Amino acid sequence: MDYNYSEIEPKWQRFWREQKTYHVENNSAKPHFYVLDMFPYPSGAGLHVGHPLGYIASDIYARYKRLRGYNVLHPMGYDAYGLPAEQYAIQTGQHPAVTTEQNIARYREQLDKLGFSFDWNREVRTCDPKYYKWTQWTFVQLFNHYYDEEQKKAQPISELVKKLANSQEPVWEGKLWGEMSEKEQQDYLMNFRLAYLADIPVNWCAELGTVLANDEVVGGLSVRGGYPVERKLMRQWSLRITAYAQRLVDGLDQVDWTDSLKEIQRNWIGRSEGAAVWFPLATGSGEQKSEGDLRFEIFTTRPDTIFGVTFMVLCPEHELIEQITTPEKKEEVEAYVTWAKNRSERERQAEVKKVSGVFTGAYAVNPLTGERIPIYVSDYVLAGYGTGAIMAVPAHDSRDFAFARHFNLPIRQVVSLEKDTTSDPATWTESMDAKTGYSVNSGFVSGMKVKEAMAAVIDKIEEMGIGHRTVNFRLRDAIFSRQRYWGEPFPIYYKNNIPYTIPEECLPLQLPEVKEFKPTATGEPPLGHAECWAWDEEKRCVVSKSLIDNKKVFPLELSTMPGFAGSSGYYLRYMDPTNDNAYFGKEAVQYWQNVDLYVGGAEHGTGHLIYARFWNKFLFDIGMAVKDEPFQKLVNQGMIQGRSNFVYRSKKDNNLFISKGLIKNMDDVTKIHVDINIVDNDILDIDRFRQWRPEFADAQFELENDRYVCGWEIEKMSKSMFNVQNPDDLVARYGADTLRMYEMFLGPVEQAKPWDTNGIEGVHRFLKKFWKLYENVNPNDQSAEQPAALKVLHQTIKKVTDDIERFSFNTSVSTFMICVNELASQKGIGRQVLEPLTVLMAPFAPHIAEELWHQLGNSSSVCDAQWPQYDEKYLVESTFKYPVSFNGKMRFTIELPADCTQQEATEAVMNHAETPKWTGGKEPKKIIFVPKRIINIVC
RNA sequence: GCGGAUGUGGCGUAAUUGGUAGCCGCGUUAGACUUAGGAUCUAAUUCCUCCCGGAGUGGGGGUUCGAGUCCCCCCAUCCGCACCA
Repeated sequence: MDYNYSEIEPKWQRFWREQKTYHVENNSAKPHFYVLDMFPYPSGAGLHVGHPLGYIASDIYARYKRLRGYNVLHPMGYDAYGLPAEQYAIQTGQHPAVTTEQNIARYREQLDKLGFSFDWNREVRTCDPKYYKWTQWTFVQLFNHYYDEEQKKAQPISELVKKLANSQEPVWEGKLWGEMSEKEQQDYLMNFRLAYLADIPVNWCAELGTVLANDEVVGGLSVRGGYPVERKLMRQWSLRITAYAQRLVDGLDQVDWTDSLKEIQRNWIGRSEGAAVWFPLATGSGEQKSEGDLRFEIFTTRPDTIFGVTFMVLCPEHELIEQITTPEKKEEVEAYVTWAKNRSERERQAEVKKVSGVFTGAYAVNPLTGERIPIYVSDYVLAGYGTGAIMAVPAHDSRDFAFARHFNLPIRQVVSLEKDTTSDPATWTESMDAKTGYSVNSGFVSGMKVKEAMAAVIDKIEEMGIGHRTVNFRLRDAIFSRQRYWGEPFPIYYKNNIPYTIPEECLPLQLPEVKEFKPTATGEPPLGHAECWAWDEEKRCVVSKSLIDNKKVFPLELSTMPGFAGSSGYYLRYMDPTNDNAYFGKEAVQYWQNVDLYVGGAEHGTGHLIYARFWNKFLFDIGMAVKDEPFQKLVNQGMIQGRSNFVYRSKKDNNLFISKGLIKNMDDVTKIHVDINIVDNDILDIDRFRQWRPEFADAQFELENDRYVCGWEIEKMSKSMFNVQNPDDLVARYGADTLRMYEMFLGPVEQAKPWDTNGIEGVHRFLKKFWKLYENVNPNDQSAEQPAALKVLHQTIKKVTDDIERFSFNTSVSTFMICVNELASQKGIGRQVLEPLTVLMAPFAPHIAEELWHQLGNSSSVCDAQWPQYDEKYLVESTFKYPVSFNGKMRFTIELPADCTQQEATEAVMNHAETPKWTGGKEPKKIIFVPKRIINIVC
């Protein structure tokens, strides 16, 4: 019987489904293990070919862990809210829920064909009200908590209110807490809530009609669609993720992620230590030197250079500008500020090198030297970082240097590589930014090393009471509102313009139906179209907008939550997906703890993986999650690129296609993308090519060796380049097991690689050979196995076990190939070899393993088998062939007992006939002997 | 600019972590079996070579009896951040 994958694969998929083979319980005497994939966004294009790579790897690991006796949680679900479904809805009028449902069905079909061991009973969908109830619930908790800097954890906002109410200190504008109005109190609390509403500069994308988070904008363009994004001040919901910045940095030390991904997160969080310093404003103009009442705060990472400050710079948004600008400079400054504010983010980023700015006419006083220093406004200082104001040290900061050169401002050296030496900065071509060397021209810190000077200056500043040590983060709060339809509604209504949360027991607040998915005529988000979208505080339910009376019926929030809302806690929900009373039950989370292994793309490094860690830390603080970090080990699968094929059409004859090897000059031909499905190993299927497009129906060919050879290139995988490889096609052609093993064989999982089906035949051939091994075995034959076969088996067990533990699946596949090649040439292979081998193969090629497992006479699933142990006794060799080198150069081999000693080896080598030839008959200086490795003769 | 990674045959890759570089697969070449082959099997396949050997893991240097692997300096490619004070 031949290896008929198309028959056995559906058969066993059905078997697993019926037997509930992958059903997982939340309790077991077995040790627990949680293997998670990043759940996909179900796009209309079907399963992305990059996805199976990670899913196969995690499936192998999950199956392996199961065979090793673990209770393995390996769930799957859908990140079902998102922009594409909504964009599609705007174009076609199709409800996003409908298209999403269709796409999910298609994804499920594709996933099922690959034989994954997901427990589908635990499926979650972010757009399911039963799921997003808990997304909304978490939002309410965030709203009702603040971050206690002393305890370094989230605390109920009621605790803060208690503290404020008991305090004898005025809270706000000289008023005690009790004297403040409800509006004043609520506005004040907004400064502390972990989910808060505030006027903040946002990334506004007019084309998408929504604001975007920082990680959703790259180079001034939206990640989705690539539309321009502008900076705009808007009233938006945000998550105070910055409160957790330090913990997000610290937590990276506890997890088993790659250094590069940890580094990406560290850079994104951007922690920098330095000092905050108050600079007083000089009063009067001209030569007067007295200090005024006004002062402003700057942040610097180089307090040691404070003696080199020659000017100050404020960002164009700085609140002090209006106050300090002198009358004669007013017009100029206003013009500059207006210009800077209207500049789009894209323009600003494109013209980073261009220096611009304006003098305010005002001066500040250097608190350490008493010097008067001019204050400028420039957009190279950003409003969102530090205090939006800097002390400029042109000698030791490249941006200040460029600014100083442009405006002809003095440059003063205060750091030198060598002690007590200086050079004239006028001769410099660039600033000296490095934090090395010694302070010079710097008063009491002169002569100190940079590090010492930093500490000394901060000490001095603190002593003078004009500043302090501080830490700044690049990370910004996460903007949480989207002016879109297809997302979780905020459980928020507005009473007197003050936001209130919907009571927890009334959740979920279901997404209403709307007539249109576009913004309303008045520019409100799509939820503005919803007729039934007001909150009745008394009846505690959603009612018609027409009932709004501002006494008991109030308007509901019109924005929805962003994509990352639903994906930030889904891994916890899998632990207990049907719980209607809690996000997830206490016992469930106590049992599973956190994700042991998370597999997914590194492109989520600054988005999902930060938000999820924040989300988890918050849930940890409020006693829900039991681990501070959600993902213990993380493996990033590499990105899959496309491999495009080309045909070459002659420019002289538009109907003639020339095989690649026959082209003399590339200028004579036009390169045309050709569908990779009609190309096999770069050989074009001519008949199918003629059918492919009407214009190629009677194409003529110049062939080499009777074949048309196509060109190829690595490009982004895209429909327009005809290089999208659909997993279903490959499953139909070779079977899921071949595809699974081939994807692993391609190279290390972590490595980015082009998708290339050349070579899949080799893996398919291997599976056919593997199948054949079982053909002549009588399952009842208990005759003794050949030692050679057992040796191969045990080598394979050892190697494959090691490889899986190291997540090195490409080498496991090679190991299987060697094993099968060797066994194929041997006689006397029976159950004793084939049974363990079947189990070894089960994680990689589950269908064929299951079939053969049953052919060997087993009635239960191979998934319930036990991972075989290797026995050292089959691996030890009685003799070992030592390579003998002479001064490091390999010369000959000598066979010695495996357990031979240095002395025995030395004697054997010295007595060997070849040795004198290389030593010239002389006594060698030294003989290096490494057991089971090498013998080296040194002369 | 800053940070991270990678560089090995025609191609994807491997190398017991400092011990015979090129396993396994693709491709290629030759042969066998076949009416046929895009099936199957066998063999060869890093490069140069006067067939004695020699060179060789991006380039150069170093440590070592011995380096793809460790150290230093370059070069190239990819990724992340980017006026972050």
